[in-house]
Amino acid sequence: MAKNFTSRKENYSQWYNELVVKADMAENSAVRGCMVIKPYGYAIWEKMQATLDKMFKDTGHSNAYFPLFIPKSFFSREASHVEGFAKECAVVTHYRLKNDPDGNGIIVDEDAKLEEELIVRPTSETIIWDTYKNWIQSYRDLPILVNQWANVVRWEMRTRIFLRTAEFLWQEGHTAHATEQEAIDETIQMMNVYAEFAENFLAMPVLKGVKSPNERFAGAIETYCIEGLMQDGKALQAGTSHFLGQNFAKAFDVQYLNKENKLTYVWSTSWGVSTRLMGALVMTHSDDNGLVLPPKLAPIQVAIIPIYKKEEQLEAISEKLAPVIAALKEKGISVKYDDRDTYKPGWKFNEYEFKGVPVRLAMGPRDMENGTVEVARRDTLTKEILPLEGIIEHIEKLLEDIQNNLFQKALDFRTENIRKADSWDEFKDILENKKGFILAHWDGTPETEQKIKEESKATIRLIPVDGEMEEGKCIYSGKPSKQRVVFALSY
RNA sequence: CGGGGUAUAGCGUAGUCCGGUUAGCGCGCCUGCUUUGGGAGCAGGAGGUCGCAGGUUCGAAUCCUGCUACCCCGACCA
Repeated sequence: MAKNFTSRKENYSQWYNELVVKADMAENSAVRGCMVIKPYGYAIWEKMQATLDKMFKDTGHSNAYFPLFIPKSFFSREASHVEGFAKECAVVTHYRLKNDPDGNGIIVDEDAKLEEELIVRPTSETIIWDTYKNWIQSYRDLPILVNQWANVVRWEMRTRIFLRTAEFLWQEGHTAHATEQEAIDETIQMMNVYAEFAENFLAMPVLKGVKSPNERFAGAIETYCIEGLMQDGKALQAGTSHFLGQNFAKAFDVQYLNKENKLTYVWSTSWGVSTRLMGALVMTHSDDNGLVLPPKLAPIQVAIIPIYKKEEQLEAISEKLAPVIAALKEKGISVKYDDRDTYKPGWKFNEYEFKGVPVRLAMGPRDMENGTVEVARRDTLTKEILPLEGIIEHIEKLLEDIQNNLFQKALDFRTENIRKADSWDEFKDILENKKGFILAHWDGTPETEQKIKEESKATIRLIPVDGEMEEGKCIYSGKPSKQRVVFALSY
């Protein structure tokens, strides 16, 4: 059991905050609302990036980079877009500092006021569409399938490390298409890419669907999303993919000549996931002993700890393990052989356990005598002594098992926490006592959605896309409804 | 932006009400010896402009005034 570590039951959000810091993933910085992602946490993010990047490339996308700064005037071009982001924009107004003539250190030079103020990007649609305008003249220029890895800034009132920070890292895909259907297909394809990534790599089961108008991205016609369920029963939006229609094409006058020589507005999409996925990862699998990482995203998949008293013993163990380490690396498994003599074995056990390393091997004098090794798995916290012979195959299989087990556990948890509610009382009772996802009928109006949010704090997380149709009555207004939607308390 | 709170060593804190030795303790850090199969033990040691700026006083971490930063609760949000 970890020392000085809050349990989930005691205080879930404190557990989360402590875990992120103590597992060496990230910490709060000197800048309000901004985090420092530490090497261990960043290594996890790099694995996510590498995997997603490959998935994007495999679906025909290329990376590019657009400016951090966006001229203020660009923002006002798309009305609902500016409305959605205006309240949380950082603005650059000056470009020079000077020494204070009164000797109070350095101050902003008022003479260096920018002609036009610059917005630090909260998202890049506007600068990108202003640029695409010059790239697109003919149907031969389409589609444009571009992604960028970048940082963005949203000046949030209240921040939480990884889940909501003033600055965060993400990728944003921005595509342009000749036809509406092609853009819709792209939007859905990317939602599916995100879902596949979430389930196969994060080992986090997700629901897929579309957002209600209230929750839709500012400037989108339709927002598709994936939603995960955290261990405290709250939902987390883990990725969004937007069908933007011709909104930005019209706002930035992006037209192309089609085969019939007619000027036509292009159709567009945008889609993104962020460092918020790091928070999703923590809250899906981790336990009261610390972080639990799915093998596919673990920077260290196998930690190996020698147990010895004398230098000769260490040498003998190292020699015995050298071929094992080489063979594991040969298989593409990331291994850390921790032969530091500045920490004791017990300390190392706790260290790797807290940092979520999926598999731990230990070899000491007894194993040397018996030709065995101790194998411990993080997900179940179980240990077994196994013969060294055949250990590579065993570990390979074990990593797969752990990956699958984590997904299955998370899936079982979610299955247990999806409930139907057929009345307002039942709905409120579930929210108060159990939380989780609630399937309920809704009359389809923003007014009702707003009322439900005000009275219960729950929001519509998504409207299932291929969900079964079922006639029913809205739990709040009693008006007719054709389909259940998914409600939850959310991050 | 409203309401509440906090600021003392890298981290966590005692002391503040009621001013008075060298600001104490735990973790961590450094040195040495003994240890090493689940966060070792003992001994010694380093580390503080008590958030900042004024004021009261013989004397301020402690009292007064102003400022700043951060945390929690709300409204806003990936």
